[in-house]
Amino acid sequence: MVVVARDLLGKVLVRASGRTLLGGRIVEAEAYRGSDDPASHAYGGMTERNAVMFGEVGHAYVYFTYGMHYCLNVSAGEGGTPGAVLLRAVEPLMGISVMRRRRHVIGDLELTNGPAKLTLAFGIKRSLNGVDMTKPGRLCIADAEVKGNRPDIEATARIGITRGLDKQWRFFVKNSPYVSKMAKVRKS
DNA sequence: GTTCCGATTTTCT
DNA sequence: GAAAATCGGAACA
Repeated sequence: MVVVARDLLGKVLVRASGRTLLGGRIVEAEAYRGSDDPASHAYGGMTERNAVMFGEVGHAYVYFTYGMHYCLNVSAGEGGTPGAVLLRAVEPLMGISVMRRRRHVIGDLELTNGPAKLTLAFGIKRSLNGVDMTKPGRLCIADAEVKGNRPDIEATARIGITRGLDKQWRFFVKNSPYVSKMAKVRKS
């Protein structure tokens, strides 16, 4: 499942809302597991919220946190074990003007360089929780035509959590300007 | 330039 | 009742 997080980098997140099509290349993601990962929502058993992590692979797990933010995951459990991959940042490809309007920022670099930013830019809300992202629909993951160049991928500890810091399950494209910048500052 | 702190609500103990 | 997979603005150097 940690491997899945790595594989998701470079793929394209596609969001179809009404007649608007939004898309972005995934440049940053984190892996979360189950009972062996204290930082995971699935740690300690299934609840109403994290049920998607225990279900089928490739479904969207959207949750609300910090009173004002959504985060988007892709369920990626294997062999009946719970798991998910948190999408932390994407590189905007389609519908950039729509994202800019939603985010109220000028620079394209800041449209989607964070888990909550990307959900806002893509108009993701809890009604999308549980949708199958392997099939075309309101929300899905498209295979990217990685033009031969294997992106330079780096792994570090995950961000914004208080437990499981020893696991280096955060992956991002090293040379992309679209990854979240608070990464190094976020420590202690 | 970096570091700190508040907002706000869903979910779990 | 407390904590949380965050962000952005304010404060300080």
